[in-house]
Formats: sequence, C-alpha cells, structure tokens
Amino acid sequence: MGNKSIDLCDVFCVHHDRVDQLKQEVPQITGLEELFKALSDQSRLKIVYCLLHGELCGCDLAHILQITPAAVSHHLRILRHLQLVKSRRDGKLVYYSVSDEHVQHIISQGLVHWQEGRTDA
Amino acid sequence: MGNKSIDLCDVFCVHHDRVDQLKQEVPQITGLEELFKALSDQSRLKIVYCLLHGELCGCDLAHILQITPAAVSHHLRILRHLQLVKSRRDGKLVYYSVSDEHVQHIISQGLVHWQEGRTDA
DNA sequence: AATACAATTAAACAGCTGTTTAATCGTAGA
DNA sequence: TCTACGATTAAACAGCTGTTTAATTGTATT
Repeated sequence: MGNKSIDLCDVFCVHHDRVDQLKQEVPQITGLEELFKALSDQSRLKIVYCLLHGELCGCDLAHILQITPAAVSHHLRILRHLQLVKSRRDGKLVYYSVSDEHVQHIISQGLVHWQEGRTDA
Repeated sequence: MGNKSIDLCDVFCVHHDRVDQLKQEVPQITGLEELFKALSDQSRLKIVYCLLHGELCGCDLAHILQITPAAVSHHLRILRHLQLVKSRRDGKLVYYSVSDEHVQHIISQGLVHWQEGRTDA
C-alpha cells in the first residue's frame, strides 16, 4: 500500500467546482472506514450477529465460530475498541454484548441491501 | 489465514441451547461481510461518499482522492460488483453514481455511530 | 496454597489487499 | 486512418490481517 504523492494528468476533467469542493470536504470522513473494517471480517460479523440476540461468553463464541478462544479474544478487542461491543466479568467468565442500538441498525441496513442483491440473482 | 478444523476445549461452556441454535443460524449471513469489506477502505468509502452528492467521472475521482486512475478503476470494479455503484458511458468519459438509496442508509447509520463515538471523547 | 479453567497477550506466518507502472481497449476528433 | 485521452487490465510488490500455538493473567474451588 504505497503512499507517494502523485502528479495526476495535469488537466482537471469535467467538474472543476465540485472536485475542488469535495477535495476539501472528503477528509472529514477519514476514520469512518475503521468502523466498516471492523465488520468486514466473517468471524467478527458473526460475533456481532450472535450478540444481537443477547450476551454470550467467549467460550460460547469460540464454539459457535469454530475458532480458538485466542482468535475470539483478538476480534473482541477490535470490536470493543470501536465501541461496537462491551463486556462484563462474572466470575471466571466474561460476557460480551452489543454496545448500543446503532449496531443493530448498521447490520440491518447491510442485510437489507445484501439480501436484495441475493433475490435479484 | 489458516483454516484448519479445530477441536475446541471438549466441554461446552454455558449456554448449550443457544450455542447449538446459533451454530445452525449463523452461516446464513456468510457473505454479508463482503458488503462491509467494500466500504472498509478509505479510498472506496470516499468514492461512495462523493457519489452520494451526484455522479462523477473517473478522472474527477482520481483528482479528489489523489490516486491514479488505475487505482480508482480497481476500486470501482469492486463497488460495482457489490452493486453499490453503477456506471454509464458518455463519449470518452464514464460516469459513476450510487446504485440505490440503501447505500445512503448504510453510510448514514455508520456516520451516526462513528460521530457519536467522536463526541464522547 | 494449589489446581483448574476461561481469557488475554505475544510471536510467527500464510494469505490477502491497495497501490503503482506499463500495456491495452474504447471513443471521438483531425 | 491516425492521434489523443480516459478507462481498464495485468503484473508486481510492500504492508496488513486473521489464525494458531504457547505463555501468562485472573478468578474460583478444593
């Protein structure tokens, strides 16, 4: 993922004004991609999906996803960092749950678009 | 990203019933992660954001994002494949735009959660 | 204290991904 | 037909990511 600065074809194309404005405006959403990146992995997405139905402990999740507890822990750290998931300890177990209702909305909107694409095919 | 099948700690943890049910249910969303993966890159997310405000040609996008037209083309192929973006040719130019209103909703929900996290800090 | 077990962390590694460069395709104008 | 230029594709490569194994931490029970 190189990151040099580039001299692009010296001529602006068509929409000078909009290009200039968007060039200023677009850095405002820098960082938002992290949120979607957190949901872009099959294991993490399934974890969130499971937690939408109620809290679960790490060992349960490992069984459901058929991956090691270490991998689950790694994913949960990412999800917690993005404030998509929260945790509480109960004895030896740690229970995980979805942070707020936004998470449900994001997944729902994704499902709507995705399932529509499926039925079209 | 190894993918061996794993014998997990032979004992089920806490919620046998829910684990069994989710183990059956969770494969249904296999593939949904591709949608979020398409939005998990800064360049692609910015492309979609720009197109929410109206159609643009590839050269405009290259200028806005400061990457080569080849990179833009590569990203647009991914976005088109996920039916997030559509294209139309007009002479030498190809104009890109957002496929449907779902895309707006997905980005909006993401922004709501993301900006809330920002203001909390 | 000592043991057991879930959770976390660190290290290592294979596979994936975003970018550039260079070559090719498609369309329009001279 | 030739030229120009935007768009696309292919190849190559550096950096990132998800997984496992092994070691460590935290908590409860004996």
